[in-house]
Amino acid sequence: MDLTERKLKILQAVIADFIRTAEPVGSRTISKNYELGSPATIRNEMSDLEELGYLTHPHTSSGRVPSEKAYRLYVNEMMKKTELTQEQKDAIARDLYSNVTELENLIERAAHVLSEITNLTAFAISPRKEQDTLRYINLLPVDAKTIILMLVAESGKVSNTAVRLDKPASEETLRILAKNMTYNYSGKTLSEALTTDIIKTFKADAEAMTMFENNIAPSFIRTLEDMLNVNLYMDGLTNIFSLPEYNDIEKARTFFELVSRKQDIMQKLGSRGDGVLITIGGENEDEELSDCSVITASYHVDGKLVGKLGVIGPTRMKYDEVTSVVEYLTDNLSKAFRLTEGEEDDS
Amino acid sequence: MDLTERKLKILQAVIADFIRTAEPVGSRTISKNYELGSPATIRNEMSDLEELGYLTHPHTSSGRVPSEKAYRLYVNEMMKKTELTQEQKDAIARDLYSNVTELENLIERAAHVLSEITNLTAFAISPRKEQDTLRYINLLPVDAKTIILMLVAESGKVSNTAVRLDKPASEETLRILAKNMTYNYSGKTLSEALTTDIIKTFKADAEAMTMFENNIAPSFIRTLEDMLNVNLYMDGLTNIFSLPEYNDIEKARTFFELVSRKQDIMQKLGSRGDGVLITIGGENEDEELSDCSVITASYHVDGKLVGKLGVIGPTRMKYDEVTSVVEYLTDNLSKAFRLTEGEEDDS
DNA sequence: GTTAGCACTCTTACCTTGCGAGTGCTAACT
DNA sequence: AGTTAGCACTCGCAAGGTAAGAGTGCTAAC
Repeated sequence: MDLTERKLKILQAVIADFIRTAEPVGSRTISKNYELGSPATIRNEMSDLEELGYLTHPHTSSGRVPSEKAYRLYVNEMMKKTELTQEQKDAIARDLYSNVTELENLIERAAHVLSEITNLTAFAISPRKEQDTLRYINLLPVDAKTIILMLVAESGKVSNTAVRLDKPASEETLRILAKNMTYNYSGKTLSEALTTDIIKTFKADAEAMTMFENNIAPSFIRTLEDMLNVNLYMDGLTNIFSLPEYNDIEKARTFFELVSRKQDIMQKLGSRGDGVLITIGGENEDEELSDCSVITASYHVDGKLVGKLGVIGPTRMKYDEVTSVVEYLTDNLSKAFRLTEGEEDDS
Repeated sequence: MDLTERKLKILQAVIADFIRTAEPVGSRTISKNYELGSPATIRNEMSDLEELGYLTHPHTSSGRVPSEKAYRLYVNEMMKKTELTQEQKDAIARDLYSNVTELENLIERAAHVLSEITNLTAFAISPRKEQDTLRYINLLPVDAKTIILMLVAESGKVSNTAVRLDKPASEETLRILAKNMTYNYSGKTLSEALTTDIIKTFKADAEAMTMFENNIAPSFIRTLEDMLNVNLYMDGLTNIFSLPEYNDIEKARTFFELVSRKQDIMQKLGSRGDGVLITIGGENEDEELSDCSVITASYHVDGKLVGKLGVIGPTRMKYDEVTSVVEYLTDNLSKAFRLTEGEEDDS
């Protein structure tokens, strides 16, 4: 059923007020602040909206509170994207790029900025590296029985470990090994490399094979896994203490227990779809998130690797504002990664 | 003034009871559970103990609570170190070493185990690397205008970054550069390296100098700082919600805000003395920690580098138990690091 | 020096009460 | 038919009052 224009306006007013104050909104308040008719009229309309499932009543005698259905309608139809002003954009960019040396660092920074602006709990996860391929493998002698295993990926990421050997290895052996490994692994994605067995390619050189098998392979696998690893950055956790909905110690506890299970969070958020995605309360598959809203957006590295950032907060959140910021930040990240992947500019 | 034996026993009883229950302890309770006389007698003694500053009174009509002075006395004189049983030790060791691949990982794991056992907020910080020296510097070509800068420290730690160059560099230039850098930096501590200027050593090779100055030096400095960096791992943050002293939302908030300033925490805890160190309430120089107790202990790497781990909790904590666990864990870490630094064992 | 007894204090839980905000309904108005 | 004023009613919340319980401090007897 289509809502009349006035019903829509009233609904919007209730939502706006409730998002601002966290208090149930009464008919008088709406009547005073908006030109939508007398309290009695508003009451009648509100009653209808309640019947339609857009508003609820905490108790008979208190004002109305928007339902999830209302938020959904708001997000889909009524919310006007608040384009950030140039000053806001500049301020964000300044914050984002200040103090940043490594790209990984930029991701962390994005979470920080996001939480500062939205006053919510923000997170950012680094790109999933499944698509990244190996370019280059190197073995460097350090001392007689220590070498360094070094993997260079197409994306530019470098990872290494010190490996201790059973017995000294000649430079020649190391050279052969590295050459063989590079030959066999380069061009393969990290995950493919994990499942590729190259032992058989050593038939010419028993010594190299033994060394690979006994000393290098374990470190190699570990390093690959490390490169694949996705990092989660969270910031603004304590912001929830400012929210009236978390004034209850049990609520706060539940929230903190949820977000401290980083593995879970990473999986839940990482598996969300691309683009800006808003899930409201019960729309979250996760029981534990059923009274939160989550807004995420994805950024891209090299057009393939995908990372995410977003916020977790109460269903009462400034959807418009948060959406704009999240979008602007992911745009910036994507741009930053494109710059360094390809040609560097001279700024 | 010396306390009589009975006063000591009563004090100990009050402390034990209060640590267990978090409730002010009355004279009847003590009288019933310990053979120390009638309630009235206990009351008189308690009154004396209060005058001496060992006990306080939340209100006229409630039981006694130990003062910080009492905890200090308890920790110094009365607490008997509870040696862990072999089973406990085994269980801890099993937990500690499960799932550990890298040493850095072991530190994180130690914080986890510590928080699980003590039900407090635990932390561990990786060793300060001030004493670590550079062994070896390498520059590896990746493609025409990308190289990898790689630093190897005496401790075995390896760190690297991809460096983009203004213009292509010949292998020869890179070789000269790497050789020169190694010659000038090896043997220097990381901090010394940061303050050493080697530009002048390039007088023979203008090209190498320019490249070092324009492209490599910034990355070099960044990488050094990264190697120096100490990591902080915290675990069991949500444990504080189980403590009655943090049932107040403001208390919880303050605590979380404190521990989320990781830089501060790192500095405060990192600068503590060696060995097992217990600071109680106001003994903490930090205002914000003035109603917490902190127990830390240090572990050693290679006899020089020092890392720390410990717990933060209310002044009412099981000092004996926590001390034992903290000690056992640092012993284990020191041992683990000794093993891998020197000769590997074959387990 | 130790203990029993007792008055007193203070906290806590519980109940009552009154107020304010807000609703729902009815009836009058446009 | 839609809108509005009026009014009784509901409910949550804060304030005040009371009773119970735990514990102390003091006095006097053992």
